[in-house]
Amino acid sequence: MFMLSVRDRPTELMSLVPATNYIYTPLNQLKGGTIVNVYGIVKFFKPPYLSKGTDYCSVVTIVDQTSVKLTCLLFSGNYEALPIIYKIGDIVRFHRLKIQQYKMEPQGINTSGFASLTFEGTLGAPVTPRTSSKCYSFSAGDQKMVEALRVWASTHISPSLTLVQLCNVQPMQYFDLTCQLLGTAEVDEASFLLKVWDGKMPPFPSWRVLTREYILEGDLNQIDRLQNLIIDVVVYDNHVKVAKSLKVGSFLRIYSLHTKLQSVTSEAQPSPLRLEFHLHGGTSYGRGIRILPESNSDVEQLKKALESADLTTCQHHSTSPHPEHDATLSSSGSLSLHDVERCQQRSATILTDHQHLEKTPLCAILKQKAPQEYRIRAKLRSYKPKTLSQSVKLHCPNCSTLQEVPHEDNLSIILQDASTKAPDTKLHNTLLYDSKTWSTEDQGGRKVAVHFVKNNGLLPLSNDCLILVEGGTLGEIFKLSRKFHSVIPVRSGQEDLEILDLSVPFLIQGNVYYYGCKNCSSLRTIQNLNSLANKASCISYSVAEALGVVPLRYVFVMTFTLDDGTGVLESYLVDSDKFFQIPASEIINDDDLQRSLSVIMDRLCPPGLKLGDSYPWLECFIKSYNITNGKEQHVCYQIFDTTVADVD
DNA sequence: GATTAGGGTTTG
Repeated sequence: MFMLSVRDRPTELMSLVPATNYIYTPLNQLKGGTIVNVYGIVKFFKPPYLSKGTDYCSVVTIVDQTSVKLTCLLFSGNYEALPIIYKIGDIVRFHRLKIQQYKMEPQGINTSGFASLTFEGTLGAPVTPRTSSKCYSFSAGDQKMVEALRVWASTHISPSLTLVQLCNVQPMQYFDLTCQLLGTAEVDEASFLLKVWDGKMPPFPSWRVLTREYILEGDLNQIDRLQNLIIDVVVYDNHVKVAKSLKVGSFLRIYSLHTKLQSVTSEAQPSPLRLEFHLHGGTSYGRGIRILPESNSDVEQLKKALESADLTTCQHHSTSPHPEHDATLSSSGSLSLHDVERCQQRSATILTDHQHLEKTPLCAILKQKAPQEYRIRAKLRSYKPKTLSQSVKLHCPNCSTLQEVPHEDNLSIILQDASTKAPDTKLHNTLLYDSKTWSTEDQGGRKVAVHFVKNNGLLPLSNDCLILVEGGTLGEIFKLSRKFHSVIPVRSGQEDLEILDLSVPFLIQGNVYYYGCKNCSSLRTIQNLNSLANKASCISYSVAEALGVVPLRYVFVMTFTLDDGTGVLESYLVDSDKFFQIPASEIINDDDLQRSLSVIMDRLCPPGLKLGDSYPWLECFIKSYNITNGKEQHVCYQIFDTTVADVD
């Protein structure tokens, strides 16, 4: 008996293979000591690398519809014989995989006769196997298996966030980069330089790596012409050997590439800040490099991006958009004089994007119409408000209103009012929660009910548990919030428990009191928490969503008076956590964070000094916008994509 | 024929 006819198979690559009825074992039914065939979605993988033994090694973790994971160790003296996995989400078929026990868990390892097929995991993509096997079976059943796994993955596995294009990279990030190799150079024994691009302009110019003898392999004219689009990646240790073997022009995926802002070694700092790209030694988190074939769908996309970027660069080459970055490829390998001259007093804030944008003097900004975006460099002459309690507000992302954070005294009063009505016992002990009631002795028999929300029918441990509190005072709720993961103040309604007036928090987690917008929320009762996937360790916005609450965001709202010597401009700062790197939601109840903020503000705007040299420069990104007040229109400014710099 | 690695970021 033979397989389906050639006409029925997805590619002409198939050879005729005697049909074997392969049985695939679901991952929840694996037993140690057996040899099985399995299908699975790749959840994690290390691209093949040379082990310390004699073979290449690839570690692959898969999952199937049973939600059970299996980590497989695959060895081969032949690189090509290992599964050709390009990204998380790919689907693999393993034949003759041995299951053994390791640390009390099943583990897969290849045995003689092991063979693998790999498929794209994207719904609707052609079901074309990747394999180095000369002949292999592929039936209609396999087609169905792959399609079923794709459907399941689309609703059960969140898409991988590791594939990032250079226009979206941020400092301090690990990501997978799909790129073309344009140049290589030896740095030293333990490190090697790869010059790569993906056609997108990074938000920060790349660092330029100095090599001992600057012998660059590659097309120097092309590298010079595309320099603003090219990044320098340094690979270390075990990756050096692989990197040396790469051919300029090839398409690569570099896994778990690490970015960090260029370290500052002296007081003086060249401007602008540059981004470093490191592929550290080792294989943790799948660090490695894999060559992608031209046929790969991601490479096809990459090529389009490269072509259009190259075309644009050719057209604009005579007027380079970033003249200040141009001198860094000097043959001496040192920073250009131009850069050295631009060494400036260290900025107290830095941009988190738009590093390529030219700076604009404030006097020019003040003359221009809104809306526009600018990069500026100025000193902070003054700011308001001066007290913290005045600078933290609640902002509705839906209707954009700003409101004050309610005062504790007001919360106490509302909670006290709510506690006058006794908990309704007919609402106690449901499928969602177990209830317990306490009576106070000396407070007129006030009753407090606590409803412990179950997760999958079970009560979580207290530090993971969500509780509903009825009739409690602010003090009691505060105490409970120390012990339990989350607290929702409730009262008894007609048919179900309800959350209180939105003047009180709808959720308390540790230090943070979450409020909802009165304008935008349309409240639902407590049984709607049943829709929460994980009722233990729940997150604020999923609770908000289940209860029909539009959550308010804690923001710092401040006005900065900025001065760069050419003009003075008032700019708002509306920021939840990015600017100060302090969450506005937590600072109100945290003395340490409050002290940190004072330190930062004293650094940005030293008290008791006249505006002069001792004030630090602030690099900021600001945008202008129009505000209409009756018939009057005026321009406002707001700070964006800016953060306080680390102090060394 | 056994070994390799056994996922969970370098510190350049």
